[in-house]
Amino acid sequence: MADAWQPATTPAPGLVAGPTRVTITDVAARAGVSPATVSKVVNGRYGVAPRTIAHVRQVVAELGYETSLVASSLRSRRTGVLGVLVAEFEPYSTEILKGASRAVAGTGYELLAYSGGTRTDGDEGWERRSLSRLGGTLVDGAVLVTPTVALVTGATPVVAIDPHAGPAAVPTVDADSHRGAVLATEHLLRLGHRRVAFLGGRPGLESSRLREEGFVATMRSAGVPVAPELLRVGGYRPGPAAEAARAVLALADRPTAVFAANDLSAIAVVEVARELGLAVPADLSVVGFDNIPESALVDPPLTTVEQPLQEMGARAVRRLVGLVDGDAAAGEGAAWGDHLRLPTALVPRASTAPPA
Amino acid sequence: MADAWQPATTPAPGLVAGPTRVTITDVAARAGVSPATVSKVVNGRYGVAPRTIAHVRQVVAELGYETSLVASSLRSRRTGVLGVLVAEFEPYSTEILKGASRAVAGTGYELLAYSGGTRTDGDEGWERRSLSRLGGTLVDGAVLVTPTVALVTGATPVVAIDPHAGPAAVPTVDADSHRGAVLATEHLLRLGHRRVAFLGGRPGLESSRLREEGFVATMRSAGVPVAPELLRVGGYRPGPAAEAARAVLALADRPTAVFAANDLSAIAVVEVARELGLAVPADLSVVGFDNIPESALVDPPLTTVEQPLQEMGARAVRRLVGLVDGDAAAGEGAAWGDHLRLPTALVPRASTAPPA
DNA sequence: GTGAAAGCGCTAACAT
DNA sequence: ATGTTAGCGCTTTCAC
Repeated sequence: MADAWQPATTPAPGLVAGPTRVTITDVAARAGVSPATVSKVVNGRYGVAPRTIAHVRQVVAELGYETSLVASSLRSRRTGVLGVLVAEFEPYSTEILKGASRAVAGTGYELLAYSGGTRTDGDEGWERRSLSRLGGTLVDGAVLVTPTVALVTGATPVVAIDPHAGPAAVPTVDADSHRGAVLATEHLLRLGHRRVAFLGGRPGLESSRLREEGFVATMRSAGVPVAPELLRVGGYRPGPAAEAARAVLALADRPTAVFAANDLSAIAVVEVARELGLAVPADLSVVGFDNIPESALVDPPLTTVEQPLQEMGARAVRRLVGLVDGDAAAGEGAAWGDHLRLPTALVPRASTAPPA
Repeated sequence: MADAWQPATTPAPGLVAGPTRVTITDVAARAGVSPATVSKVVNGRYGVAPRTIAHVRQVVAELGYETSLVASSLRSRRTGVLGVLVAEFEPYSTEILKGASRAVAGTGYELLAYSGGTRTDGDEGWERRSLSRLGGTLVDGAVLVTPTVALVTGATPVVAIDPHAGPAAVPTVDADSHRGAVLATEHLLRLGHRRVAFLGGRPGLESSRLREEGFVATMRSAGVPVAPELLRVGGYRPGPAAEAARAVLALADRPTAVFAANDLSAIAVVEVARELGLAVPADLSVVGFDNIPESALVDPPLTTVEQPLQEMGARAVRRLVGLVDGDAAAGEGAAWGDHLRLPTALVPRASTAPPA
C-alpha cells in the first residue's frame, strides 16, 4: 500500500507538545494551598471556603488540570467508569457497545471498552485477565461480552452477555439461541433442503451449544438425519469457519445448505462458495446468526437470525448500574444470578432458496 | 417494556464472588519472597533464580494473580495499552474502532476505547478531559476521534482522526471531504436538482467546513444559486439534524433534495420526510456522507459518500504505534505534523432520483 | 539473587 | 477551613 503521508504546516503556537502532565501538586503550588484542598475542591467535598474554591477553580482552569483517572482510582476505589470487556472490536461487540453507550448516557457514568483478546491470539482467559487488571480499581463494574470461562468476580460487579455454558454466578443477558436455530433450520427445511451442514460456534459458549442443539433437534423431528460429517466447528471466527466450509463443501455428497452459527462465519462460507464456483443461493443456501449490519451488506444479503444486540448491551449496562449503585436501588432486576433472555427472529434475505 | 429477568440457578461452587483482589503482596507472602521479586518475575526482569521464578509462577497461577493495570501504570509509565478516545460509541466511531482493533493485533498492544462525551451532553472539550485523565499514565498513546478543540498533548503521543479546523500539531488522518462533497453535489445536479439544501456537520470540525465548501462551490460553478435558508446545521447528530430538516422542509419553496453532512443526519432527514408524508426519493432526494453500515440498511438504502473508516482507524493506530515505539523506528510516517488524507467515493443507492 | 524503601498522583483520616 | 500524614498496588533503585 502506497504511503500518502505528507508534510504538514508548522504547528501553531499553543498547540505544541507541552512538557508533562499537570498534577494536583502543580495546582496546589500555584494556588498556594495544599493538594488536599485542591482535591476537595475538584471533588466538591464540603469544608472549603468559598473564596478558596473560586481561587482553586481559577487555577485549575488556567493550568488545564484534570484529575488522573489512574491515580484517583487507585486511591479512592470509585471512578464513575463502567467497563465493557471484549475479546476484540468486531461487528458483534461493537453493536453491543452502541447499545451500552446509549444506555449509559444520563447515568453519570462513563464507558471504557477494553479489548484484551488481541494480545495472544486465541487467548482463552482474556476475560479473567482483563477483569483482574481493571476490576476493583479502574472500573466500578464491568459488562463481559461472551466470556468463555467462569470467573471469580471478586468485589467488582459484573454482568455477562452471552457467556459460557453452565451455571453463571453473575446476572446474564443473552438471546434465545435455541429458538433462533429452530427458526433458521425450519426455514431451510421448508425450502426443501435435506442435506444441511451446521457450522458450530465457539465451543464452551452456551449460545454455541444451544444453536447446535436447536439445529439437530429440528432436523431430527423433521425426520431428516444429520450426518456427522456435516457438523463442523467454525468457532464464530471467519478463519476457522472458512476452513470448515472448505472441508464440508469438498464432500462428495455436498450439502445444499449451510447454517452457520454466526454471521461472520456465514459470510466466510459465502466467500468460500464463491471461490469454489458455487453460486449462492442457486447452488448453496447459507443462513447466519446475529444480524450484524454487515450481514445485509454482503452479496447476496444474508438470511439470518436476529438477536437484539444493541438492546442486549443496553440492558446489561442498566443492570450493571443497578448493581454498582447498590443492590437495594437496583433499577433493573434485583439479586445476583438473574437471567434475561431476549427473543430472536428470522430475517429472510437473499442467501437462501430452494435447492437446485 | 416488560421485565423479563428470571430467577436463576444457584451459583456453582468456585464461581461465587470472592473477597477482594489478589495483590502482589498476597503472592509475595504466599511464595515467601518480597513483592519486588514477584514483580521481577511477573515482568520478566533479569536477576532472579530459576527456582524462584518457577515457584513464584506457580503461586501466581494458583492465586490467579494479574497485575493491576492501574497500579503498574501509575508507577511505571508504560502500559502496553493504546487508547481510542471518542465522544460516544455510535456507528462512525465504532467503524474506526473495528479498523483500529484489526491494526493493533500482533503489535503487542492492547486497545482501550474511552467514551468521555456522554457525561454532560454536548460537552465541548471531552477530548481534552479524556486525554488528561488517561494520558501519561493509563495509555501509552491515543487516537482522538473527531476532536473539536486543539489540545496540549503533553508527553502522550497522539494521532487525530478527522479533527477540528486549523493547523494541527499532531499527525492527522482524514478523508477527502471536499472531493466527497463535490461528488455528492454533482450527483444531485446531474439528476436535475436545482433547489438543494445542505445540512452542515459539527461546527469547528474541518470535515464539516470542507463538505460545506465543496457543496457551495459545486453549486456555484454549476450556476445554481444556494439560498441562505437552505444552508443549515445538523451538527452530525440525529436530533439537531431532524430539527433542521423540519425547518427546511417546511419552507414554502421546499427543496427537492437534501445533502446531509453525515449518514446519521441523512437518516434523520429521511425519517422527518416520512413524518411529513414526503416519499424518498420521489418527493425528496437525500444524500448522506460516511457510508456507515446503517446507511445501507435504512429504507430506502441511502445514497452516500464513502469514507474508508476502518482503514482510517487502522492507519491511525499504525502511525501511533510508530510514535509510541519511538520516532526513530516509526513504521508509518516519520515526524509529527503529518497528514494522511484517504479518498472518498460516491455510493449511489436508492434515496436519490430526479425531481418530480 | 533478593529485599527494603521510596514514590507515582491522588484522596481519606486525622490533626490543627 | 486547611494542612499533614498515610497509603492505594506496583516498580525501581540501591543496598545487602
